[in-house]
Amino acid sequence: MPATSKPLTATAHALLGLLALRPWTTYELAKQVQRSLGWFWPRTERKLYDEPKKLVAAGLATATEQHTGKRARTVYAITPEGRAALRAWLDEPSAAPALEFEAMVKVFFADGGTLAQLRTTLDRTRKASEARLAVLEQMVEEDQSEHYEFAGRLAINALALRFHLDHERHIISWATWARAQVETWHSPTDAAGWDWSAALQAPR
Amino acid sequence: MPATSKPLTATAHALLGLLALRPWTTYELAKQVQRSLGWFWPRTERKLYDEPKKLVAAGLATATEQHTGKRARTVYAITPEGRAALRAWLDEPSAAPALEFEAMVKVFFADGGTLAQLRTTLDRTRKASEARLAVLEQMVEEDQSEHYEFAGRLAINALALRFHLDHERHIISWATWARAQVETWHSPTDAAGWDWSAALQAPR
DNA sequence: TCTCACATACTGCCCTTTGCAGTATCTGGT
DNA sequence: ACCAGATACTGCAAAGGGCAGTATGTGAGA
Repeated sequence: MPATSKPLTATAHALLGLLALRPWTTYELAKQVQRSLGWFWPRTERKLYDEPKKLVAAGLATATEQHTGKRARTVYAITPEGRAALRAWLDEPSAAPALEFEAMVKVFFADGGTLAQLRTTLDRTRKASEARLAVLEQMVEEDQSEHYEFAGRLAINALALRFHLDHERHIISWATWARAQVETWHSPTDAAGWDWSAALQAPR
Repeated sequence: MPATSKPLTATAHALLGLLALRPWTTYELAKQVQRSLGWFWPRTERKLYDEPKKLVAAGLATATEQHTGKRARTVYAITPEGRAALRAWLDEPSAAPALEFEAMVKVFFADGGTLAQLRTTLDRTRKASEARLAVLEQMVEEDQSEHYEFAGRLAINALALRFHLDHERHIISWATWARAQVETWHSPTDAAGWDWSAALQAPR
């Protein structure tokens, strides 16, 4: 086991976290990431096929080849060194949360286009967020139904889920509010006496 | 001007949006992105030196070399084609907002470590978010003071600013709430009878 | 006047990550 | 028997991040 080469990325540690729960095939890992981890650490499926190999190279996981007929698949499992690395990583300070919000870029540069475009952007933002909220609420129901695979994790799972539910609700309520504000505007640069200053005051 | 090569990225269009306001040197662009755009479209300074070159290659911007003594600098300005491209982009559907929240990964895998680690992660999250909120509130004050460079943009600026103020407030209030919840836990997997189910119900 | 910190103005390099296309095999339903 | 959809990957090009390195300009204080 190579003692130290380069510090692993947060992505590597995130996968280590999943492997700490149980062994997974890469395909399962990809599905699981999409379902849970993806809400706060989104990564493409492609990445999830490369990353575990690095964990194995670092001695933090093992890879076992299995077969379904003549189709091979790789099952990854965490090692004691992997658990130690995960535990150590939990002490590290985290990067600040980063939000990529393309629709907000379009709102911010709305003066490069029309009021109709701004309104459409806000409407689409609300609708898309409502769809994601529905998915999250489905997950709440699934947690409620007894047979959840990782019963001991229901509490910490609830902490995270709670954040994301409110996060989507916040986007929806902002988009709804903003849509109402721009209703009376004359153009993206002429808010027709709208009190933007007051809009920045009320904390709720 | 090459009619169409490849569709430009959201990053390219975001810079086009800034150039639509006025010409900028790359250095100014980098500072401005850090101040405003960076909150919802974070990009490293490095990228901002490469990207405008592509805009010039696509005929959407012009580059003018200037000199301060013997030190050169490049000033970028938008072209009519650039304004048209920006206008057209405002019609496109946007990618879903993506949140990268490393601290949440640590919360989610808290059962790989200790309760003390979980508490520390939550405390740090709250403190860091409070610091960012203070920066945003400073920006509100600056907007309030008359001499803002882009007076016509105050309204759309307020829409965006309002979102981010509440976004940080949401993180702070979540971290504070979660910290209080874990106070009575026995371990990351033993919530000592804590009602995680109820925690997922109350919409506020 | 000199100096030194800080601001301005970039480039190179390597790694991470994305997006998309391509190649197989296996399973279940009609 | 067929076929859609799930499983299980790899290759490649481009976007993006992090960090080090190289200059020059400016202003404040000694």
